[in-house]
Amino acid sequence: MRADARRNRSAITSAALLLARERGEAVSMEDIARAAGVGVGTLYRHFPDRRALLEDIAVDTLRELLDATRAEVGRTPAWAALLRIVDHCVALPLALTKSLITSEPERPELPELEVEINALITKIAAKAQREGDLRADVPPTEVVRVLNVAVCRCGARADDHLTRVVLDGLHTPKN
Amino acid sequence: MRADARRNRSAITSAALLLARERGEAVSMEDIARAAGVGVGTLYRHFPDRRALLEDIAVDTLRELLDATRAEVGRTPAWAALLRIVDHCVALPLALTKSLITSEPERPELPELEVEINALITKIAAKAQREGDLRADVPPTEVVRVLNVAVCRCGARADDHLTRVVLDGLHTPKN
Amino acid sequence: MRADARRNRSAITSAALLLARERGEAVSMEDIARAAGVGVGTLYRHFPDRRALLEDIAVDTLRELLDATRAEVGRTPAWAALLRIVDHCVALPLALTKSLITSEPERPELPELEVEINALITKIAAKAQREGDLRADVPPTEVVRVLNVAVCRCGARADDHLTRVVLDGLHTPKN
Amino acid sequence: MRADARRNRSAITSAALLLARERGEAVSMEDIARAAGVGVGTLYRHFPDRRALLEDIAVDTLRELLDATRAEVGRTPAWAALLRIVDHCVALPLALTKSLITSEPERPELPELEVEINALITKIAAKAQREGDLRADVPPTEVVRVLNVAVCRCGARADDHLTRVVLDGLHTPKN
DNA sequence: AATGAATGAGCGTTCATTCAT
DNA sequence: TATGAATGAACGCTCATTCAT
Repeated sequence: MRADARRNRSAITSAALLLARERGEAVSMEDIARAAGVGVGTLYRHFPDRRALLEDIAVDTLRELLDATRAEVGRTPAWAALLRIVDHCVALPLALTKSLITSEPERPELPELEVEINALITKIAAKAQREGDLRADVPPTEVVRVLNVAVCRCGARADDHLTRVVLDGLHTPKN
Repeated sequence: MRADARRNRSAITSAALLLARERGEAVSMEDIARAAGVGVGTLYRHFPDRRALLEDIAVDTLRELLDATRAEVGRTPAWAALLRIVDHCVALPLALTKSLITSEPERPELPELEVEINALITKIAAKAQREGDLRADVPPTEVVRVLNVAVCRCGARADDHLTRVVLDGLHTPKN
Repeated sequence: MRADARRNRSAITSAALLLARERGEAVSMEDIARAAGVGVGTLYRHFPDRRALLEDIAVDTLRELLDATRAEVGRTPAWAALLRIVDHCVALPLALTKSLITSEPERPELPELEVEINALITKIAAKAQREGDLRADVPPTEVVRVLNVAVCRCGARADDHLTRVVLDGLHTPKN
Repeated sequence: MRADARRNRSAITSAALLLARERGEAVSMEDIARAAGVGVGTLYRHFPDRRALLEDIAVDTLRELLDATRAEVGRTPAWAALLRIVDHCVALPLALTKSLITSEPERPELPELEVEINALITKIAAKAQREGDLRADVPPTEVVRVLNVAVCRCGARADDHLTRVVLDGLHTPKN
């Protein structure tokens, strides 16, 4: 792939990611192209269609989240690791990602990545339980779903009030 | 209003409510008409435009929720009242409602109803705090926001595991 | 025909005539019905379709103009008769009438009435020429066309400035 | 602008001009597109909406008429200049132009051009009066209105019989 | 006979996608 | 290869016409 082609591809991806976060799934191809500083034709050279472009963003998103999550596996305390993961999610268009996964995506990586990420988080959650920071009555697999709820509304941060309250439902306060 | 017109109007409202719950705000008038078993013209006889139809559904939704909420004011224990309200929300397209309120609706009832409902819930939450069932460190006004998070993903029920866990973040266990 | 049916029919015709004069050919059936104080169904009981209603108005209009024109035949001076006919036209939706005649009307009376009216006016014009009030170099058949031009813009009156100027092209001033 | 785009734009304008002359303001975008041999989308690439397209035609029309009128200012005899201007109007969709100007157009050029053209014609008319070819009892500003009447019915030509008769109302025959 | 609710073809417009330049 | 002009299916909406009440 030529240097300019690579530059274009990444300009498109960045623009789409930005706009998807701002305006949700309703972004138009024309707008993405303009924001990326290229013509629409260039979008279609890099991605066969709209869905492919969005799914590509979602894959990138999840890959990055997978990396961030992997980096937290094994760290102590595990509870702090979970909070850092939540913080990491803030910048990601996870609502778009969710919606794509739900509607039978073309790319198999999407559900696969989700599964992998969830498995890691489950593992970290189990560790947090062993360390006494996570309520023992919550199955670790359930923690993932709660995090989803906490994170998928826009702008969740582990240290804002709302998210704190939601997460505290999971937390075992050290007495 | 004629009998058939009333039948059609309710068919339209039901169909729109169903589709709005399934596909979000992206429902087309054509699809609603087909699902209701009427022509598009009939939609426009009953509602001046698309937005009016959706806002009407939202108003109905919130009025029903207001009634349900009013019925719970003063009941004891207040915590149980909150759980019943959440259960009531399951069948309602609150995501649509939220999205309409955010985007400067024509109908002033929409924000008004939201405010009124939130005030009542805040009141019930304060009572739950006095009764020792709700964590004292959460401002009652904040409870509303947590319930929104718990409820606006599809299919929240007070007795499913996820919602339970989220709500338990707010609950003061009787020791 | 029952008395109320006759009343309705004339209410419809009057309303349509009024609206056609105000808003041109773009009147909607709904608006005519509302202005006549009846339901649309009643329009369609009396007239098979929109075109039929408009053509009916046009026929009435031309019949009335024919009567008015007949009343002027033989009066002296013929030039004054022509001016009275022009004045009479002011209240008539002749632009609508013209446009219907042009576009292959269903009702044969329309072109027939036009021909008949034109013949009478031609006759009166010839008389005005013999009386020395109408320029001798204008074929009497041409006078009709000039009157059309003078009359078909809205609000022509024989005594307004513009029409005067136009008509004076036909007039032989008595020296 | 690309060669094909320029070709298309002019095809659209021509087609619209033709159809507007035939069917008046009631032309549909679909029909214009078909007559121009392009898709509807192409119309909307060149003009933001229907009104913009029609007003654009009207502006072009009036600009051309302004040029033609300017070319006649100062020519002698002024009466012949007026006749040439009328002849020029034949090919223009002035009825459409009139109707757009009446209904609060977006483009300010429309009323401006009309005013400018009328001023020039008034000037030429005054000259024709000084030269003794135009009746002295008609205010020059009125001449414009008579020309409008003469010209706005389709196919006015200074040398057809009808227009001749109408204009002769303004003419002072050299004895 | 009268009503007005229902119908659906058609219009103006948008936007994902294709293709000439 | 990149561009953006062209395409046309689909949407929101209107209105002449039909039909249940």
